[in-house]
Amino acid sequence: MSSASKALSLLSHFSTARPEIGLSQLYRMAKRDKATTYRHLQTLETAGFVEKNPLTKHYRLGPAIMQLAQVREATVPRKEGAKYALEALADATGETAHATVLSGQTLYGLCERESPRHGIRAVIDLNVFPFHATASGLCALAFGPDDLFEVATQNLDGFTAATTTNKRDLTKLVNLVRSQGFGRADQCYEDEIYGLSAPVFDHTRSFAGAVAVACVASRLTPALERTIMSELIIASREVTRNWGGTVPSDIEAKWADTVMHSTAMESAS
Amino acid sequence: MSSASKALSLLSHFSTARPEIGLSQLYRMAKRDKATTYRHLQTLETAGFVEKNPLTKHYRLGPAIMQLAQVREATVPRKEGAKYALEALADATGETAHATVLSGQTLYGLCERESPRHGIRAVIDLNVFPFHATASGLCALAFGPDDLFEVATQNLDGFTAATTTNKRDLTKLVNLVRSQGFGRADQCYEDEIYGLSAPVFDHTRSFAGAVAVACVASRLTPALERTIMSELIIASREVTRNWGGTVPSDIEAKWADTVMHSTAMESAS
DNA sequence: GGTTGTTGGTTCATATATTGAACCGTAATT
DNA sequence: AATTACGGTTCAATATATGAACCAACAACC
Repeated sequence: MSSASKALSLLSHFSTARPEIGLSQLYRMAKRDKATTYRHLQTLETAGFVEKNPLTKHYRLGPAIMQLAQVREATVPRKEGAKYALEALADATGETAHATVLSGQTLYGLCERESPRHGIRAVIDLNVFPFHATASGLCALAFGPDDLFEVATQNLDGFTAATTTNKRDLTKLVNLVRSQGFGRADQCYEDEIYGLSAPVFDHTRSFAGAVAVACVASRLTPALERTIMSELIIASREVTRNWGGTVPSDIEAKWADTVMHSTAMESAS
Repeated sequence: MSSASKALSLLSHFSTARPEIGLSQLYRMAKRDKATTYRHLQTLETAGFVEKNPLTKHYRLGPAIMQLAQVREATVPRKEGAKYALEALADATGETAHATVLSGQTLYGLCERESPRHGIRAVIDLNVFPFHATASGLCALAFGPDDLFEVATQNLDGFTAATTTNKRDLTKLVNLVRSQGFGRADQCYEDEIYGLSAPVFDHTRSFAGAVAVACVASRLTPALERTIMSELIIASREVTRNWGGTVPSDIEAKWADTVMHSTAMESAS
């Protein structure tokens, strides 16, 4: 591991839940030497990636990130392209909607939107989405590059009782996702959270990320699930279009199949 | 220079004007070895700070920046706190308004707002503001920590014929800014651009950045200058308040003085 | 169709920059 | 007054970064 990547990885310990971190807390969190951590923080500070709260001497993310974000957003306006679709998705389903982007072999959270309908909501506090335990991650495995499966199996952490932690079951699950066109994670990452996702494609015609709805499991009804699926289709189409891609026709076909099937089940019951 | 900072500094070569850069172009721009640059890019890529355009194999800023920006914005919502004030400033003056933030010993551009009133406008395409040649920079020297003056004199580049390039003149200029409460840069950084700025303070009661108006020099009249100054006062008060600070009373006094003086001059003429 | 000049990417011996245990001074807690 | 935690510093040991030279692939050109 290069020293640069060690320094950079320090940044990932900051979150909205933990916006300011002291030197000692950070080197323990990062499981690294204190002196090294200190030097890395200094490097990051001179580069403007972190700054020190002059009162507490704790560190927080710095302003250089904001400029880079401006440039990134101007270059690849993915966030902008997902924003409105997510709003519509959250409003229509009454649950929390979010989008993820695949870069290299990592699936990142891009943005989220909570629905104001219910007092109890799912809150997405994830930077990197595990492939095997989230709806979006399963979408990536199903529709993204093949080498992701290997990456995913490197680290099959069991987050809840329902998490798939062996290769064989994961293969089955991915195949199911592939056949349905939707990723599904029933309390696999967090108890009480049921995730449903659809893939998003970019201008290279390949998998670029996912849109997803994380709903409170106890609130899920077959009717809500149908609503979520059809809204996910709409959202995926829109975001895909905004990212310069088109939804492959085989995916569209699978969606149609899955939704029709689910509707038939419902009316039969 | 640490290897981490070398890697990070690669990021600063990306801009809205140059959003995608190939390996060879980049190592030449950064004046570094090709192999080193390549490895740094790989490091940045695995960290999600850059990504490769799969078509051109050129690099562009990556999605990790967007998440960090989200966290930063949630932590220190300076951009949000400046946004509306800048809009008002641009609308009231009919010129381009922008805000800068000081972090460590560097003055960064935070955001800008162009006024739609005129076809010809000043465009701020700066990431880092030189202290000696911009209105915001002079504000930082005048009201920020004393050690900035030393940093500023390390690099007294002459951008235009009017740029102050020696210590003695810069001292005089800074003193003038200090006595007036406004930074002023008459075509010091770019020809035809006249900058006027006011300091902004944060919760530690110290200088945190500046709000500024960059106007087309040929359009400047004494009346417009008066308008800009009084609008800058309003903007500085609002942004300072949003950043958790209060404008020191001595600055307020200087502003009152300067504006009154300028009004007297005008009515006398 | 071969020559030339790009490009992105790779190699390996060299040497330089990174590392971490132990250290210090300060400021709260007990 | 002793203890514990904090941010920050030191220096010998060594792991890590470096860059000249090298590919293969592509494009322009005569």
